[in-house]
Amino acid sequence: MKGISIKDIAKQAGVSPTTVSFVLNGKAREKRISEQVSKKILKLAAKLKYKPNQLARGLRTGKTKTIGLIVEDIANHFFANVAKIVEEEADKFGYKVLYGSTEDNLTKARGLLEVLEYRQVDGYIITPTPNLDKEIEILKNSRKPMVLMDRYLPQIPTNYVMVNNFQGAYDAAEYLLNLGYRKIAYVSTTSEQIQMKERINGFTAAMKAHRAAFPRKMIKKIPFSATKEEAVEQIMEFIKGASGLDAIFFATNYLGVYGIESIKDLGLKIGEDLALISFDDHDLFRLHTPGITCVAQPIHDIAHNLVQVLMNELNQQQNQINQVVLPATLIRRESCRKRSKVLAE
Amino acid sequence: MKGISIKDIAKQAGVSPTTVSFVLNGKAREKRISEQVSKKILKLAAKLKYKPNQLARGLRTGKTKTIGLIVEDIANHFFANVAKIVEEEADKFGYKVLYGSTEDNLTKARGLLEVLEYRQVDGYIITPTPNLDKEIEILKNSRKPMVLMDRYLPQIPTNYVMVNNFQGAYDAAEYLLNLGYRKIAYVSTTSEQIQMKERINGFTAAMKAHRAAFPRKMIKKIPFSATKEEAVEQIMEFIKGASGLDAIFFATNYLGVYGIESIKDLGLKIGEDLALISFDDHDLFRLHTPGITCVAQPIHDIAHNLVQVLMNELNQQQNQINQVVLPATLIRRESCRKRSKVLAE
DNA sequence: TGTCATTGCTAAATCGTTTGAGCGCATTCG
DNA sequence: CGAATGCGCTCAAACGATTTAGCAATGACA
Repeated sequence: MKGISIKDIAKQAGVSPTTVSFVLNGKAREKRISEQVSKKILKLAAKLKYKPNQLARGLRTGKTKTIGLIVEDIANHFFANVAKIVEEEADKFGYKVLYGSTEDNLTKARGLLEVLEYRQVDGYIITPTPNLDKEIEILKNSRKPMVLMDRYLPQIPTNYVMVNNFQGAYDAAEYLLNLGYRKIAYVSTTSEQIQMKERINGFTAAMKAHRAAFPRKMIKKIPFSATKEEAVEQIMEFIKGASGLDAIFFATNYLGVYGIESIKDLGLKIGEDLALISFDDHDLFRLHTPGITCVAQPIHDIAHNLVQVLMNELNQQQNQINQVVLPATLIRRESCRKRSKVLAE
Repeated sequence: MKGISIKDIAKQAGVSPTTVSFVLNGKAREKRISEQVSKKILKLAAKLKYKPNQLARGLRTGKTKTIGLIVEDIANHFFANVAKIVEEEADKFGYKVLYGSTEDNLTKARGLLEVLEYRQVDGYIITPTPNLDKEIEILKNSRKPMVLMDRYLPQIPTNYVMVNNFQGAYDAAEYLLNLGYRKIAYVSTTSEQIQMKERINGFTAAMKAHRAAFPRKMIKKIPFSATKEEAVEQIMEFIKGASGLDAIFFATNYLGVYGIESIKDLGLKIGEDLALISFDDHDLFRLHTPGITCVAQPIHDIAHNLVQVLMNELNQQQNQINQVVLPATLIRRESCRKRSKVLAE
């Protein structure tokens, strides 16, 4: 019924458990175990389908070969895709993934960290919530392998892997300007998190570089807590109030989705009456008619790098900090067009 | 640096580790530990922030408080959402979740099962791939707590939690007929899996019950391996070839998505020229204009029941089999309308 | 012949927890 | 008074692996 252990192999092979352990861990040479004995053990192990008990091994070695993945919401397109690749990549190194969603809620994040510690995960991939600084600091000081994703904490130097938010937003703004749009609005959340700051900074920088007007009133912030209906309502009001608006940038994909709805509800045509561009790709953007132009995150690269950085930390005790910033890609679809009229003016 | 153990508490409290263990496991009464000692230990544990080492505990008890979740694709909307709720529900019982995606690939599924066994998970939630029968049988015979999702293996009586595919498809067909549609097509995959069979059976049953014509040529199967472009192309050809078609049912959400594209590419208007209804909800269906009518799975209920059934198995050795079939819900949107013209004929 | 190195393996401790058996003492019963 | 019972706790084994220290046998060498 229960699994076979190293002892069973030892008994059948007529050697000690120690010898079996050495052979099975590839230390036969090093530990001077004879070829004959080695082969016999290997054969037996294969025959009996021996699987080392990870608990026992972990207890002794202090390693569980498990990493904790803390995301904002595993049901979200971006995080779900990252989770998938992270699992695949971790698997290549023999690691398994325990996951959890914070909902961007500090208390939930703390709970997850506690449980993961409790479970002795070897390393962490964390999407920090606001005010998680203290916990991250503790983790860092206890030298736990860790890498942040999607955002980082400016006060604490840590490993992280992120998209280049500044560049992504910069490119979007520049793209709109090159197409001839002039009255451009920026819709964001009230969140003060670093990735949001960098997006607006990038956007502003592009506007400035092109000497385009970008007054405060062209920036609209929607509270994170707003329901879909409230958000759509607020965006509609904003658009109505902004006379002459010809393009609008949404700082996250869910805002972009609300934006689509708002513009439709106003009876305006996306791409004709009003250009739309959003940060983050989304199924909907791809399949919508017209397609929605967006700034896409390199999901595969992000996940790949997350695991890579974590494995570096796990395998050597290098104290070097890895901060990977990956380029965002502008995906051109039909929601932004060349404004020949304006250019001709 | 390393965590504090039961021994540390014992030492500080001046008692044996055994006593500490009893108290911390709530067996103080049962094991006749005095109030004083109990309190002292509890206080110390709290003060030292003692966290039992799950590895050691697991090694001793044979329980890891971990469940394995095998889905088809964690990045898929349906599975990602199930994964989220499963995590939340499992957490309530003190369980953590290890996940993996099969891509509906037998070899990958086998690999996942092996790794999860290796990791001594206490129970399994499995989305079986085709031909996984043998492995499921083995798991069942070894009395591992297990529950299948999304589909089941008709040859092997096991626990499962599923949506009522028959009823969902039946309702969809009936709805279309009631709206006045008559020439209705069914687009599915070539997959022979049970959930697909039940959908077409339900659909066919409704057509028969209403004495509606439903010839073979109104059924189109798209190979699972087809790329998006190939699938769209095939669907377009099919629609062009089916003269007088007035409604079309897609048996999965990704087919529905392809369907939207196909219909658009043909220059037809969804809901006006051709009604569309799909199995499974999708962000896109909700946000599309017109909204796409669909048969939605009760994701929350499914996940909740999965965990519930698994916990039953884990906590008692009842041999009773739990097979939960949950109702699908028809979500009416604008892609199907009342066909007054036809009704007036 | 005695010393020393090498070879090929093993004994036993260890990781942190749980748990069945049991110990010493005080009280109660016959 | 001796035996039985209850109380409050402890001993030590066990889970299954890893790892340090070391042992017996053999051969080389002076």
